[in-house]
Amino acid sequence: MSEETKSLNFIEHIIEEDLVNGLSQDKLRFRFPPEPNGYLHIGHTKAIGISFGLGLKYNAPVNLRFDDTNPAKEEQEYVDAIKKDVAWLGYNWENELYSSDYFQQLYDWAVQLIKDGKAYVDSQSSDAMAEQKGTPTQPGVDGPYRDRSVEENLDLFERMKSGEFEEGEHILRAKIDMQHPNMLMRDPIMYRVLKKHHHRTGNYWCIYPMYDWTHGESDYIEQISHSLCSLEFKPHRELYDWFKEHVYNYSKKTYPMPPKQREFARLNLSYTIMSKRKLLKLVEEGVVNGWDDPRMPTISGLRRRGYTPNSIRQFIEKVGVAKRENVIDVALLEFCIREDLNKTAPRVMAVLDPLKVIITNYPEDKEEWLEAENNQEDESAGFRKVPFSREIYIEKEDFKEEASSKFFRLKLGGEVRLKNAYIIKAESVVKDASGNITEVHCTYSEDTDRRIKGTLHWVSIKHAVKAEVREYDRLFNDEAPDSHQDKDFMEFVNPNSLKIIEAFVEPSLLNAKVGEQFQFQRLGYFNIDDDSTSEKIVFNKTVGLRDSWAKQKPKPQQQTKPNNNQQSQRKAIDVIQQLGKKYTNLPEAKQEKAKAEIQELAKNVSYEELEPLFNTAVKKVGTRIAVVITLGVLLKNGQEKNEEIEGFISKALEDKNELLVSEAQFV
RNA sequence: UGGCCUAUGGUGUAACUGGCAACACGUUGGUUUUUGGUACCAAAGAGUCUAGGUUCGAGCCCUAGUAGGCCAACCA
Repeated sequence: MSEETKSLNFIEHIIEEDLVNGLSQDKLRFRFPPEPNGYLHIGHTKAIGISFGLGLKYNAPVNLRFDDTNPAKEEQEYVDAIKKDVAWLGYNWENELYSSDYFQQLYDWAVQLIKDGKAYVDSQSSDAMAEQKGTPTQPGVDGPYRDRSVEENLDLFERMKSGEFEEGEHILRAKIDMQHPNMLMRDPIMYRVLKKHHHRTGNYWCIYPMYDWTHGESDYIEQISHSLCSLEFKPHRELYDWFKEHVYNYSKKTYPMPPKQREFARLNLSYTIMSKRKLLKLVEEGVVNGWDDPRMPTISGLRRRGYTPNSIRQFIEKVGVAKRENVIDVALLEFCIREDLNKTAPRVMAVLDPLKVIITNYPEDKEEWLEAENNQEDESAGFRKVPFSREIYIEKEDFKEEASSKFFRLKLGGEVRLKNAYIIKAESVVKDASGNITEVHCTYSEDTDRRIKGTLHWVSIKHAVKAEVREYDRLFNDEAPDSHQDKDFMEFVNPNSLKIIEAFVEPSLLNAKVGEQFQFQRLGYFNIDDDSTSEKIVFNKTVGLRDSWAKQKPKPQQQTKPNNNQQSQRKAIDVIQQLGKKYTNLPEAKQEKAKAEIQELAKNVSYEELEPLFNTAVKKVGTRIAVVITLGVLLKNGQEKNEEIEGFISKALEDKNELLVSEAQFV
């Protein structure tokens, strides 16, 4: 029982502190409050993971509450999709709830606020109200209806409710402070007239409550202890608390616990976007084939792509929770799905880019069913049979006529192991008129116990099953496509994000069902898409295997160039600073070397460049040493001592660090 | 003419009451391997945005800057 003392995130710290301060653990209660107006994406998963994760950690209930206060945008379809996604992720909610369940209670409280002079009916146009509201930098002014009598307000509000007025004629506002520095406190709207059919309350209501009024009080009614949301709601907290405190006075007996809102930074993923509006645009413009297109960062898209609930939950745990803007490397998500599938996905063989291999010494009519291990990571996975015959396909890139010894694959005269089968040797090639290799002729050997460096996957041509493979690349070519002020995110759409391949797979896959996941050996993880039919199997590539061979080639070109550029562009003084930074950590021999380097670089440094560094923080001893060394060179080359130099040297001589002192003594 | 939030390796997150800046991904090298996968081992990479201050000692406390983000829907 290694009780790992895992470090807590800031929300867990807050909860722990509340617990220490007397909050009973059985009072802990959380909620996930989506608006049913669209599909959930990976960003929502963070919010889901935080609240449901806390529920699991503290054994506390978590409600799924639909924030359905805007009948113009919300639909049952989205409710169903959201429930499906949350359940698929593996979370169990305590209660399925709706803000609309609280409309009556909310209304009653609103009436009480009116009676207490804390809310009033405004009857201006939205333009007029917007004008009075001011701007973030300018205070607002009071509107003409702000001091209506309680009786008039009550009457108007009652008539708003009963449908006497049209949309836009009247609204109910909280009476707070039009000059408040927080714009949300400038008499926020609580109710508007909306003569729309609501997916749950039908046509009963002609007025609907706004988010700020509804959300906090829904938390309160459900006695949520910690109401967690993303950072952009931070300014709302002040209003959340205002409403909460007033309503608490009316209902503290029924609802004793006022909830606490806390905010965390939302998730951003590199090479994709997270805005519902922009995701919708991709769907509408046909850039992708719907919300569940495997390239989409939606939960439904990831599910179709082959991501598992477990992998996504792992991912959310790894990204952590904090309050600063972040962009998570999509490589982390890929790591999580590989880690999961590595343990669970059966291995099979498939060739995506075939090259015909004829094994000349293998009898023409012979076929063998060889035993293959399904998953070496999972002993219970067992074995299956794969057919072998004289003619097989291998991957085109697994053969070269000539190659260096670093190429572990098949080359003329070379040997390679066929996974689960024999060792073959390439004897000759057949080419077409334009010189492309069309066949490789090999001989095989049944002695398979020898040590052979390379192992290839293959499929027997005679037994191969044709399948469609959809290979995906990132949807955008830019790391943060919607973070450019001057460019629209659509400019970064990757035109080659989908590649459709006609592949050959081993016959055992004929029995596979939609959704099943496999590792195509040496290639990656693939799952069977919903589009599969009895005639045609369609695979999605979930993610490739890590490929340290593919990495080797482009590297030398890509790396040397920028390096050269950097070095030629970098100023000597910058390099000196960097060397200085590490100076004190170096062993003596290397210090000598670094010192020589600094002295060399110092020849190209002007006094003007050096002087600012005299102010280097005392604790950055290494940098100061480098500065002393550089200064020594400048002095030797004719720089005259001045006040600044004297001051710097004498300060160095007084330092605790012996190295610095001894260097300073030289100059 | 504002208010609020944030700042730690390339990325993300830690560091309890102030005490050797840690973990994960990524990168590089190695061992094992019938997947150039996995597993395992190792390395490089941060004086914690800047400048002051308090302290024996500051990523953490104080002051002043700088940079980035959020706030003007009858949306949530």
